[in-house]
Amino acid sequence: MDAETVIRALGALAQEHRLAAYRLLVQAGPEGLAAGALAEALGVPASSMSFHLSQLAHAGLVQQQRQSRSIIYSADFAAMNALMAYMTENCCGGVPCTAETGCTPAAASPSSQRKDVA
Amino acid sequence: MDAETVIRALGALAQEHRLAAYRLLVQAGPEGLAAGALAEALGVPASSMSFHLSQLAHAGLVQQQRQSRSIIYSADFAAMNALMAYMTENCCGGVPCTAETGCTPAAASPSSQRKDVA
DNA sequence: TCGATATTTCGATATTTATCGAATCATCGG
DNA sequence: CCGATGATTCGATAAATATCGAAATATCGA
Repeated sequence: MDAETVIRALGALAQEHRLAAYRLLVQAGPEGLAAGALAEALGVPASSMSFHLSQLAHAGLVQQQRQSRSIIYSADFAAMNALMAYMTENCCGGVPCTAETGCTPAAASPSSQRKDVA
Repeated sequence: MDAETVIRALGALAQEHRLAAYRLLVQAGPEGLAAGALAEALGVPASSMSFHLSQLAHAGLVQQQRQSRSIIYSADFAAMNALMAYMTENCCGGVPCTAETGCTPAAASPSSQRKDVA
């Protein structure tokens, strides 16, 4: 995952309506939700919601799939995992990373810590 | 952690120079790095770097502490942990959350899953 | 095919954000 | 106290983003 992709993903989530939409999709799970359902749930005009959903999709955070007249959006969990791994990558430069620093609890996902060691 | 805080944090990280600076701080660990060192490392004017660092600080992602003439910045790992927990909170609405959905690996931190259900 | 429904695209506008030099503030060494 | 160093604040300007109605694009049911 390169920096540009990460920035696009973070930027996509850094907006009231998009963050709320994404969280609804996370909670909805694989089933997903229709664009209209999201718009209504958030009290946002359809055209605005569409704009936001396209941002999330372009960032790879959600997937879309047409189902009759509706377009169902669902969260892409792999993208979020990759995002989190990127943020904490090589935490503390490979040093012990004691509980005191706070970077062990949940941040340092197993997939981090491993790259190089310094 | 409320939505507004999360948005501020995500927005703070969704920028080339700030993301780079934050990652340098994550890798630097508790020792941290001086504002000037970051500016030089990223090839950004001091005033611009200062602007970006204040954004990160205001978002609670980094801490600052004066050391003689320099101001040392360091990453606040707890904030990142909280951020990640928020994103995957109540993943899949409490349903099994099978490996197939991809939300188990590292995303669903132990602290999620718990709030309400559905 | 026609009308209704679901969503997206377009265009115009308002807001927010990023950039950087110059000026200011704080600290140190002598 | 003074000059030098490290950092931030202040302007002004440029660029990116959010908003929303109207129009366009699919899909369905009859």
